[in-house]
Amino acid sequence: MKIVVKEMESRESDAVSSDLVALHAAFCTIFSSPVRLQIMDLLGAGEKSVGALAGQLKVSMANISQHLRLMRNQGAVSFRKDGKTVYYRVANQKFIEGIEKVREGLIEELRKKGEVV
Amino acid sequence: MKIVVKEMESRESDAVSSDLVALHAAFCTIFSSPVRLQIMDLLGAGEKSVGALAGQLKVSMANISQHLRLMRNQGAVSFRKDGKTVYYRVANQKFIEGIEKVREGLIEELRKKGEVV
DNA sequence: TGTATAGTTGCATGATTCTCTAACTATTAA
DNA sequence: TTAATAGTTAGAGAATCATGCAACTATACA
Repeated sequence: MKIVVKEMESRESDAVSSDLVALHAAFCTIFSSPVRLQIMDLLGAGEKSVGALAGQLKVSMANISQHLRLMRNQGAVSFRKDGKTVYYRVANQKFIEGIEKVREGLIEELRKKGEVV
Repeated sequence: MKIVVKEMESRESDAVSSDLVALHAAFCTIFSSPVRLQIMDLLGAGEKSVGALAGQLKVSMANISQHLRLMRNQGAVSFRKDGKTVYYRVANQKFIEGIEKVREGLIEELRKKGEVV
């Protein structure tokens, strides 16, 4: 099933294709877990093994692996194998840029409300 | 409870404060529903009433209202009242920019896989 | 005052998600 | 071939989420 993406010029309204919306929303569930958000942050700085992620986040390897599967299925990350070790990386740097934009906005809003130092 | 945001210069690692991560992840649940994502898209173009959103998205007003409450609680949107009508708007334009960045990345990846026209 | 309009809220229920434990596969090294 | 390491996967229970329906509030207007 192909997803049709309307270009700006050809859009009759400013609506986004509903297939794309559904996909985009499903994709964003990646960001809705603190563990996965931190995985994205860590991988944004360069590829890392599952064990390294588990160590830095103090979460069991099984749990990290489950999160990574989800992230793989959504196309957020990809990986390569080297011996026993599996290295994961972010599939597209724009995902990191998007996350950071939202975080900036969030911090701006928190500062306005005096809820941030 | 104040959330400490470390500036780049003062970060010992590249880790983000865990309070902020939790908040950020909770915030991103906003984007994980097609209805809410479309609300963000529509509001990104300018403020709209609950009824207008319900009409354009073909979703019941009660349902839109429930989603908007969540979005309000997370600080994603704010509103003003005028007579019987409540107009909602995006709280910070960076939220829209972040959403669009992620969508761009997503479309790039879909194109690579030939899953998009 | 009564009625219509715009929106909000509580509740029920089915669906999804999170995380743990335990068992499994694959690769390396002894 | 055995043991150790790195990672994946299945299953289960608790928690969270989405949505419909019905009841509610608030404002405007006749």
